[in-house]
Amino acid sequence: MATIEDVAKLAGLSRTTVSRVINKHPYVSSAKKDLVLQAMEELGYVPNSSARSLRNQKTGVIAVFIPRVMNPFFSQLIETLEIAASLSHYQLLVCQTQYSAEKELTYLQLLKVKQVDGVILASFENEWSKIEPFLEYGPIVLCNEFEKNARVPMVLLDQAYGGYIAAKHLLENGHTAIAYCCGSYRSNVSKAREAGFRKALAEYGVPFQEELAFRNAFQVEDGKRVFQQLAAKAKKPTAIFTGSDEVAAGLIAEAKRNHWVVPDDLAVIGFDNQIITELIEPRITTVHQPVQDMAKKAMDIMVSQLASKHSVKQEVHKFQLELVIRESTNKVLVNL
Amino acid sequence: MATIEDVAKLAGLSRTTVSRVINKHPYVSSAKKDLVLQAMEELGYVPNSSARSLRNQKTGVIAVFIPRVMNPFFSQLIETLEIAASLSHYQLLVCQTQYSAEKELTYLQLLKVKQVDGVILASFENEWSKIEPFLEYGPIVLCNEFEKNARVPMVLLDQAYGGYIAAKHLLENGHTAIAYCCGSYRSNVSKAREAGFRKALAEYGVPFQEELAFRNAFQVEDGKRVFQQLAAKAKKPTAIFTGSDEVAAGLIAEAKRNHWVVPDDLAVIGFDNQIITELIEPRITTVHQPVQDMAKKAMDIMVSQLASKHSVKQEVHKFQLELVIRESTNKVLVNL
DNA sequence: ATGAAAGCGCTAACAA
DNA sequence: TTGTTAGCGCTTTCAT
Repeated sequence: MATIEDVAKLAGLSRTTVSRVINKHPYVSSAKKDLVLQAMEELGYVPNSSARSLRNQKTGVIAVFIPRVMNPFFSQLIETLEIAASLSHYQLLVCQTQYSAEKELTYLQLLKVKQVDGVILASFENEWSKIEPFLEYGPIVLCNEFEKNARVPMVLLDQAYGGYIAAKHLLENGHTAIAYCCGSYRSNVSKAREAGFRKALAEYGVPFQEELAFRNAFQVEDGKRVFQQLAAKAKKPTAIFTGSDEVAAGLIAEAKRNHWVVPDDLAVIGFDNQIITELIEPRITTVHQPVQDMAKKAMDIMVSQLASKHSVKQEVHKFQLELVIRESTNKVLVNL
Repeated sequence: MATIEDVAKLAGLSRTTVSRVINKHPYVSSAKKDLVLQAMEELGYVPNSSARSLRNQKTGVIAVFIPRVMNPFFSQLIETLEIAASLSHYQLLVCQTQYSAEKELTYLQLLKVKQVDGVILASFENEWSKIEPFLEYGPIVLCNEFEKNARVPMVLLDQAYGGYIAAKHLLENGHTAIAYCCGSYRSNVSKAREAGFRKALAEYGVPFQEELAFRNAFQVEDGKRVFQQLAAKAKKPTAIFTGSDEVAAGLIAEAKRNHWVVPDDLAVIGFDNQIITELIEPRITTVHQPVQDMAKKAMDIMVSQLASKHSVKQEVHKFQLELVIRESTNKVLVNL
């Protein structure tokens, strides 16, 4: 593998000049520049990445933490983040924490050992106080997460509003026995969403029924499980708010298998407006999240933090959600 | 940020000794070792990743090339690869080529500049002759791809068999006008699958009808489009083989919107046994692919190539596919 | 406009 | 068992 030294020799110039050409510095006569370019070409030279990283104290790599890739919400996030990173000439390192606080801490070492320049946290399991110290080693941006105490930029979706409009929609349709279902128990995303949900209920004088609350539902399978639990209740709800389209889809599938009619026997509302909401029957009412906008913004912020070593401060960017009404909550058939 | 030098000073020892402790070399008295450990602890020292990479000529990072993350097949691949990489203490860099040969070549530079130790190609767009030269810079493993001329390990699914059993299933159900639908036109995956498909047809004396062949169908939207094209034909098929569950799902959705009954008016078979196949109605007959096994094997091979600088040679690992029969091809209702 | 030389942080050959 | 020292390949002062 050719080094900068080899190029310099071949061109009959110094390493410095070659380096100047590589980095497009001024003050290189075009004659010498051509000489260098030619030598580089001839040797098939490319600058060694580790050497540059060591010298420049930066790697050009950004890590993103997610629980797992196989969750349409996070896949979409990753996809958009990778494209955005690439446009700014960064590489994206994907770290799956698998909802494990320990794994998260291990991955955070990447920042400390300077294997990555910054970290985008699209979920976190540890107390913020455990994460905070890593800020010393590089920027951290929260994406789809909120933490009151964190003096870092955070981009997020207005989950409280999402919970609110979803609940309100069910309430407007006359439901008073509404089940609630969410994913990660103690994430701030869940908490905000639940707060919005409760707020709408309160406005309609409908109580939140803890016995109709299901936690830790993430996937299709969980949706099926939730249906079984719900069907076993003495006092059954007439509607259910789920925190995810996958859960809603699983729930509806199971409901149909048990000869329940959605939405007549049970109205179901999802979250995230994934493609699946338009494929199953009835199509799922859901809340659209501008995931791509959020991802782009997060990468934007990360890249500019990396460019200008500005002071770290709290900074909140909120994106708005939108209700998408379909047949899983609506008896009127909109089909075709 | 503390360096090895700082640790050495604090411990009153040499950098070498500290390095030995870091790398768990023998010949360090436990007294000195404790001294070093204590100094490291006190300074919160961690070895700098770029420096090690430069010195050791390896980064601990493996790149994986896929067209895009938001495709359940590739999400699953990425998820499994990342877990496997992590277990072997490697990081995974995700590169989305977006079906662009040019992007692919750009990303391949990662190997040349030594930003990654190896590349797992889970799809490729360029002629192999364009990729081959990069082998000089690090190992390449094909995953879910086949290339006759490539002197590299490849792990793959028996696509020919997959096409064969799918077609055979339709033929056994009495279909003779069978449409064919695939994704990437010229990938070897597609070619093998089509070959298997054609073989089954030939065995039943049924001709392959080029006017019922649809290429470049990847997503739900494409499935919808294919339905429209198909419905416009004068001679309509009674069954269709699609190269993906998403396409099948889109096709079925569109068929239903147009009041076609699946499978009576049109039998549909998917590919990959994604979760969606069990959620829509009718549930989709499909071909199960052991993606996780394949991904693990690919990472296994990559890691061992990286460990032992063995000679690069061709090496094929094939995984078997399996037909999963559901209602989209079968009039008998298996439901419940 | 160009070059000499120091040094980013680490490891390993060699010496002791 | 421990230390000295020479780089890994690059960028950047500082001189010229």
